[in-house]
Amino acid sequence: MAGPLTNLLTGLTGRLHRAHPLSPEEQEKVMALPHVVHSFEPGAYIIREGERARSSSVVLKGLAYRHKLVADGGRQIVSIHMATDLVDLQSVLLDYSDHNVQALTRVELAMMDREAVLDLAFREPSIGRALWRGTLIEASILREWIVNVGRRDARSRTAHVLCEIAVRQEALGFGSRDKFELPMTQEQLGDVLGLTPVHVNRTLKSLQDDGVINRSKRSVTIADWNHLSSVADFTTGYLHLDEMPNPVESFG
Amino acid sequence: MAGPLTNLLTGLTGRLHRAHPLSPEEQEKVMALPHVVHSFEPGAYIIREGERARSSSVVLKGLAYRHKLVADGGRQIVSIHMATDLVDLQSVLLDYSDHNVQALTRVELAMMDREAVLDLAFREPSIGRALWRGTLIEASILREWIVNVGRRDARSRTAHVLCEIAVRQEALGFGSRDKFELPMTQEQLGDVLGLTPVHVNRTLKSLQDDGVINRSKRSVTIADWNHLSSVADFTTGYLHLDEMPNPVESFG
DNA sequence: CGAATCGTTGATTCAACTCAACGCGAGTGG
DNA sequence: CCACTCGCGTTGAGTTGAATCAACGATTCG
Repeated sequence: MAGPLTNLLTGLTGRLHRAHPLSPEEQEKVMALPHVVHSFEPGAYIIREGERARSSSVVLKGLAYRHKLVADGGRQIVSIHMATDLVDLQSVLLDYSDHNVQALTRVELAMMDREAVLDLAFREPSIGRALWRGTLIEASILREWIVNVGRRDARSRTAHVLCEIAVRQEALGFGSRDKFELPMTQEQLGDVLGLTPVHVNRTLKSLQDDGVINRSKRSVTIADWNHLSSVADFTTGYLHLDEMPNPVESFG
Repeated sequence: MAGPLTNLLTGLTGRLHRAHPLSPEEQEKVMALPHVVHSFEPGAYIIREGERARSSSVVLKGLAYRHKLVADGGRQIVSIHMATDLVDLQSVLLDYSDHNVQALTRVELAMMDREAVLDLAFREPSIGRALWRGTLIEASILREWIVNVGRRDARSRTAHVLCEIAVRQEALGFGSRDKFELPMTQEQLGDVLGLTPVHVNRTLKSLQDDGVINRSKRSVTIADWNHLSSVADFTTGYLHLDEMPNPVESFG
């Protein structure tokens, strides 16, 4: 039961392998990273702003998000993380967290010692490249989010976030972009979008009334992808998926 | 005239040294990176979205900025770069640029071969750490910008950008945070802030009328730092300057 | 069943946008 | 040397997209 394909870090390994090809030996070394699995209930804080972080975590199951608070009590979510994402790789080289990380759903993390990750990154350049590349892609997504909240109106902005989540889930091999679970309240979506929950509601309703999406409970189906992505002004370039062509290929 | 302290990459070397201490030998290796100096007139494009980039550049003089365009013709500036900043380190590991980089003032860049940078990063782990750390700090700044455009009103948002620029210039050893040059038009500032130029004008004027800042031409003096930073909801944590204590220390 | 949380809708307000005009300084050319 | 232009900054008046305030449904859960 302890073969490589059942290792808890298989997801991370595959993710890194797609970022930069790893030899079987390198893959073994990633999977051999010492880690502890920890589970968080929805809403639980994984890291708080200002805290010292001593570990780096991969999402195994569930969703987590990062956010910052502003003076007037407002909150802005700055990223959403799904399985195989590294939620606090930055703590490998930055001592104090500049933001909060919180569980969106019940989430399971494999928490790895930051020194071990850092050592491996520089002992095995392919692994280092893969990790670094991941942080660069994350920065690219952050740039797109700035554009999204800075220069798109509520309709386009909301559509854009739906497109991104759909494509990222698909790229990770979790089904198709046409249907996905979005286990966020409209208030949380508002904190992603820089909008009030009331306006999120109206915007989603308007997209639904126009036949672009359908919602039931917390699941979204995209009725007309072309329409949605054109409303969203969405293209996949910033996700840098192009060199990650086989989302579900085996790699052992 | 070719001693280490007159090398064009001295600025970069010092910057990396402050990010992660480098031995004199390591510093020599950074300065020995092959590079060509290129100068760009204000408004000239350094990289365009979708382009393949084959080099990584350090700013030697002047200012550059990164931006993306949206469907309706709008533009969002996602970062501003000053001397010693790496403007396209991402191209070391990502093939296609996901954004544009443009000269704000006349700017001089030292353009280094991306393979040489990558090799050095993994041959000398201290240099690799310093570079990687830089990309992580950049990501932290991007997160703060998302918060800024997403959840702060025009007054606070504008004040925040002024604070950031003031502190970054000071941290790089270019004078004090109380007075600095801001060679941007109000239209460009609007593209940083996600506001129209007209509203930028009114917002700056209101800060000036309240005695918080003074402007003349393109230079800004901060009359009341405490007031400005409190309006801005600004703290320096996200810049991760704490481990960069001596902005002008010698390091050769 | 009651309580709590989340989603929905309407009425009103307000921050920022749009449209439009004018001022001002720097450069240019007759 | 002045007149003209051009880009940028400034200001006013009116509009609008999103926020606010408030109420009411729907769903889940103990």
